[in-house]
Amino acid sequence: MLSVERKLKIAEMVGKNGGIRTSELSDIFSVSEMTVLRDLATLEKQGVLTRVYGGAVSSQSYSVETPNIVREKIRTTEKNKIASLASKLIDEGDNIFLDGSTTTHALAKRLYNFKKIKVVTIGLDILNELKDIEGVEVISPGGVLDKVTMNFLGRSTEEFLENLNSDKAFISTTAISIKAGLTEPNPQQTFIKKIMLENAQQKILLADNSKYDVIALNRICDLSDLDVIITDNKPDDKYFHFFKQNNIKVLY
Amino acid sequence: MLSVERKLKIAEMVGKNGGIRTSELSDIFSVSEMTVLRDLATLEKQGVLTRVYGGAVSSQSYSVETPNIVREKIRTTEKNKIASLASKLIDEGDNIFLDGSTTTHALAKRLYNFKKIKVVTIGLDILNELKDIEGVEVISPGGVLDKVTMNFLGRSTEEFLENLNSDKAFISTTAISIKAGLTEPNPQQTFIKKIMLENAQQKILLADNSKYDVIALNRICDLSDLDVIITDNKPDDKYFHFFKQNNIKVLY
DNA sequence: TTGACAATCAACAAAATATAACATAAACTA
DNA sequence: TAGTTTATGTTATATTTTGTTGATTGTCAA
Repeated sequence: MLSVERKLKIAEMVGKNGGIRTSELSDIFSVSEMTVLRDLATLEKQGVLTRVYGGAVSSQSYSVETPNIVREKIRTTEKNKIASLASKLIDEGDNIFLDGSTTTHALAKRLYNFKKIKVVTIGLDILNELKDIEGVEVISPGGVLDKVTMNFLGRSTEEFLENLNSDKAFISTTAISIKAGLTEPNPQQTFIKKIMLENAQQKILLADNSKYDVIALNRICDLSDLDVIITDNKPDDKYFHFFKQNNIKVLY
Repeated sequence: MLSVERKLKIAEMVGKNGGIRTSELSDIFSVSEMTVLRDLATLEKQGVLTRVYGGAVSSQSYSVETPNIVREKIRTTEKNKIASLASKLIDEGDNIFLDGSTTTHALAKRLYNFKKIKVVTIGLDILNELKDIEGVEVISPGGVLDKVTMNFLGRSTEEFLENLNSDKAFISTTAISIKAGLTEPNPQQTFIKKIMLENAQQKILLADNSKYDVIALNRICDLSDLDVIITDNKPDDKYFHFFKQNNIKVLY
């Protein structure tokens, strides 16, 4: 990627998210932090953004809020770590499924450096994240908007997805258990995740450690059906061994 | 390959990609980097692209044009007047179609006082407008997001709409003429509007006075197919009489 | 307030890219 | 055919960008 392109994208990201960490940018664009710092300095001189300790915020939001609150905003979370690892699995030219969750939303934020990928997602927030990213073709299955999760759900959503195939499906879940597999409280969400997984070459689960040893009502699939699991920390031994046995790649 | 041919292709690639590296071009065309640099210098002189360290970017991507945001800001008073009139046609319990335009967006902003209506729309901006309105059930046909208009378009969008019926369709257009009827420059938009009109009990056109006596390539329908036309001012006599004759209600 | 930690900065080194000057080869012209 | 033009490649040098290191500074929690 050209350095001007990178700067442009940084400016876009800051404008959209309000603020971002230096470390995150370094990770997303695979350049050293020093380079990011230099980029930010240039952009600040141009008045595009305001630098703060740890990263940068958009010039507008800074004038209203105190620096402390802003810092809070840009703090990295487990989700960002998972999103970072997940983004490294995506190749140029890929066709990917994203279900609608805060974790996949974090992943969507890391798609700025791609030139040509297709993303199919049921999350309205994710659609909004992707709508201005040039290199991403955005496809929505549509459906009825669930105002609680801001996901499109329903029979027509499922039908749409049944007719699509993708290289990779990035799915999150609320409950993981060796016995019960992946489970979900909401049946409609379950259907969607199920279809996405079935129609993807590579089935990738995004789940932080709070999800282990929990069981919900509706079954999505067995753990052994997955190809990759991305977590924030090394999972419990029993899970780790199970994953190894079933030839599931674990990233953390 | 001829050198002019190569330059043409480089210009194309830059326009399509937004930007490209010198090294990449050298690789693609199997010429030395020096030759690429000379090509880029020529193309820059012609104003086709802008050279940057490491390659070149399209001259356009450097300019800060955002068509949708600009369009949003012109003729706002007319649009608001039309939206206000249109909102009075909606009844509690209705099921309505909204196409994706700045005028229908203005209408969407006026749906806060409804308790129970269903809205089907292809406009992402409209979806965002409606997502927090409690009394509105939001349905999206989905499809491929057109980043210029921020509308969902494509075959699947059409199929979705073909299977739906609504009480009222609110459609805008770029061109109105007695002879040519409603016309549109974009064929995909045309299909969508056509289907929305066909599947609605009441066909309502939203169009400010700038649209009259204009003809575009793709025909949506005849003027006589419409039930209601909402404008910002009383239309020209010839239109006014035509509407009366064809029993079309005119609001302004 | 201070110590621990992370982020920044400054200075330098390394890598990538651009430029200029010259050499070569092909295409064109008289 | 010889001479001229044009496009391209090569090399050496200059410039820009990026990475690395260690010193410095900012932040937070004890």
